[in-house]
Amino acid sequence: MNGPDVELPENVALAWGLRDRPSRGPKRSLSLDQVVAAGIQIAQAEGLPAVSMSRVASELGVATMSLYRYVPTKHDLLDLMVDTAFGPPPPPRGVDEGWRPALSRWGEGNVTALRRQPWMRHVPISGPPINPNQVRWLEYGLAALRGTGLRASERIAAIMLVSGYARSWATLTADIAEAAARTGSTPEEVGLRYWQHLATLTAPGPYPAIHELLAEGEQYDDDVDLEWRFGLDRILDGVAAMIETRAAAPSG
Amino acid sequence: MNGPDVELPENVALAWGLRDRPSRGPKRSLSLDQVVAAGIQIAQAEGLPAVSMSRVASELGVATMSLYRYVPTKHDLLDLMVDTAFGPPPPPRGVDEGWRPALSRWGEGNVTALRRQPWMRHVPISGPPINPNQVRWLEYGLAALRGTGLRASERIAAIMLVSGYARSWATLTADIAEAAARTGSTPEEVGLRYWQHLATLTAPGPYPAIHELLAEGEQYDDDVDLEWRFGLDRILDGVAAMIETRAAAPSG
DNA sequence: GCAGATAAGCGTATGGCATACGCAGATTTG
DNA sequence: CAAATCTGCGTATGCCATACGCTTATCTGC
Repeated sequence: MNGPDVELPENVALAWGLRDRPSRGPKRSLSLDQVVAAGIQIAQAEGLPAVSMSRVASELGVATMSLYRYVPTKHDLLDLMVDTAFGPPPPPRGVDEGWRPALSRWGEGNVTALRRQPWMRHVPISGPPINPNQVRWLEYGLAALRGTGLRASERIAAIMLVSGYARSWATLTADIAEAAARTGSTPEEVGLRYWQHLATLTAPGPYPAIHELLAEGEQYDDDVDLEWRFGLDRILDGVAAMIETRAAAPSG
Repeated sequence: MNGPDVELPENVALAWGLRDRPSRGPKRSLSLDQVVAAGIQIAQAEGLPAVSMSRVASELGVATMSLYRYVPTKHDLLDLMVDTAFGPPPPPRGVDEGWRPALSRWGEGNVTALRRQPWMRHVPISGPPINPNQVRWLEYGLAALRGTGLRASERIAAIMLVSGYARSWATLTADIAEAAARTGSTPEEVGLRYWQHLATLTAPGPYPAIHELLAEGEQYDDDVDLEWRFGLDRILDGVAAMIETRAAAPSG
């Protein structure tokens, strides 16, 4: 059930279920999964700020300090929540599938996950992927790029590109959606108001590129998913160009 | 000195200096800029968590609650800090300069700014760019793409692509640098340790793409700036391809 | 030059928060 | 059955943002 006791950081071992249940002492009344699930449920229902240790504890019917028998710090709990809520990645590259649809699906999966659980965007990234689902996502992302001739660091940079863009995009749209919900209006109205504010503020100054943008006015009724696809396709185009270069002159 | 009283949100008007100094009442003993500067100084010296209202106040020799005469909430202060600390964008596209070097410089500017003030990455993004320097950055980013044939939403998506990637990258490298500083080791050692942990954790499971990556082993002594450039060049390649498409078949 | 209006600084208080510490009781091992 | 060990958790500490209202300084209109 669990691997050898490696010199892993406590929180990582915890996330991977590598901490042996002690034999002495009373049985635990909860499991780590329950704690994490309670945290996720609160975050999803009431937003990340509602997730306090005492709130999670009361949700589970235990005292606040009991949680610290399961989790070293609150931040570790948040990391676990994100890892669990992200869930498993979308299906990996099929045997006869090209790298591009696979990486595209991977990117879409990123936004989908972030959109489904928008509170996740407020949990600060704590470092490179190390928790179980994060590593699974990493695996599938890299798998999409196997055999493309890209070097190791290039494959990593490529998936960072996609996931970073997905995160930016999901964050922006979620911020707008929340602003809309808060003011009882629609995302379109929030977007419109933003452009109006921008117009007002830049009117007296030298902002030719912004004014040109506003003059086109086409962005008011844009399909946001189209805009996201545009950026994703540009990334994939760039990666494709690199792969072709590598194919033409393979690195030794 | 200030424009007409538009129906702007309080914090935006504040950031743009559009709040008329009241004529009645005692003179203020501070300026908003001083408050923001004090916040930045603390964040830079001791990290973002050290920035509390009372800490900023004591730095300025005033009482905590005095700050609220200058700033509606702490979050508004953080936004102002970020806008100020980002500073002005790098030089805009020159008259005879192509879009690509200009956008490249703009992207580099993003990472440079974030690297110079690493605490900024921990301030949650509160929405689309609306504060003065943010808007200036927006202007220069868009200016780099003027006359390329890209549509308004495409120009926006392109600069989101670059800035999002810059932020991801700066965040990752800063996280690693801070972990190194905390443990008294070098970023290279932190990176190595990460790969070792990943190897340990994925050893028992089916992670072929990760194992392949680890087998190449080339990432241990990589120049991180090269990796950043790789991703940026891929984005620019993708944008270039799009621009060529548009040039071949102009949109009506 | 004075009265009323207004704003500044800020003392105090409220209600939150993460978490350190140690104890009482449960459970298991020898 | 005794020693060891772990659980749940009560209590306490020291933070935090910020609401409220008072005092005092300053300006405007008369």
